[in-house]
Amino acid sequence: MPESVSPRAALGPARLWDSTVGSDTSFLLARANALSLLRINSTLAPWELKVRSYSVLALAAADARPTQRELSEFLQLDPSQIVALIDALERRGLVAREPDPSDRRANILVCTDAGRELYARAQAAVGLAEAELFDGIDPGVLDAVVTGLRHLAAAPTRD
Amino acid sequence: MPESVSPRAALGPARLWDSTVGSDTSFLLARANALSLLRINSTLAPWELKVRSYSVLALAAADARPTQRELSEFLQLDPSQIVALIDALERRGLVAREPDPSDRRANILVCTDAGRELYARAQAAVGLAEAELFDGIDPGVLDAVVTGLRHLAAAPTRD
DNA sequence: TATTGTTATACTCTATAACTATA
DNA sequence: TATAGTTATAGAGTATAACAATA
Repeated sequence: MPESVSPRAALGPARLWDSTVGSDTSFLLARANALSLLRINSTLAPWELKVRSYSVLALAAADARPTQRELSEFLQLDPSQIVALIDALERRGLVAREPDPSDRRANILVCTDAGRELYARAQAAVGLAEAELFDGIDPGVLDAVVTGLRHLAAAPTRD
Repeated sequence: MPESVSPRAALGPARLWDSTVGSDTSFLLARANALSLLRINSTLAPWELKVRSYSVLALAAADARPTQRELSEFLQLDPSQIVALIDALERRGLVAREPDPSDRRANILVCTDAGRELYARAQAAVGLAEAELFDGIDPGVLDAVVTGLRHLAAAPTRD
């Protein structure tokens, strides 16, 4: 985020929170996500990862063996963006493309040992950062947040 | 979103949801936000608004009388982006800059009658879209989601 | 000296279309 | 004829620094 926005004042005046926008779920979702993204991206910086590349690496490390098309659908990213993400990770020797035996057009994303090692360390840091992020939220509430978000996140996109 | 991603398949294979990423709160937050953003932006399209400009208009219409600096902090956007957002709304006669009597450097954002009218119609549509978006979520869970998001959204950014 | 709004610019992200090789 | 991956490119969004007016 911009350095011109001072950390202390980042909340903005209470007057604005009292407005309609302050209780709008979409707005809260956007703001919560922006803050979480900021935090997690800065947590991942030492490993030269961002949330996007971290997610791809995580799916590779979990041996989910996704094709690029599946990654595109799951991460809600254009296939061409997946290409760029994998290219960068592959250049660093963290993941590899494996030909799909059942469809010679498709590539399956797999993880290298180096990728697993780096992921393990990054994941630990992300876990800590998330715990900090969610610190102070009642466990029951947090549980409901996850349930609700999962419902939202899993909703079919009907354009 | 890319048209190449078919609506039906947008969930991706269940196998991927079972991975670590699928239960990661930050990931769920990002995905839920992406889907909500898509939906609300397409809802706002008839009024030539996006979530960003809609939020600015909403704060103006609520007579929150924010300065541009306050908007920047509240919306987590760079001051220069606020300039562009207000410029566009002002050109359409929906908002206006009013000099702050107590600080001649600052501008206060106010709403025109046309702005209020357009906002009222847009807000109704957004309300419907959100209701659809959150349809099927247990009211108690939704309540907790709002509480949790508000906590996250209001967290001070400590870089 | 510091802050508000502004401009300019570079950079990243996202969207789109076209192409190839397979199906 | 449709799909998986790739490439190229244009547009939107974002970050950064510098500036004039004011505090």
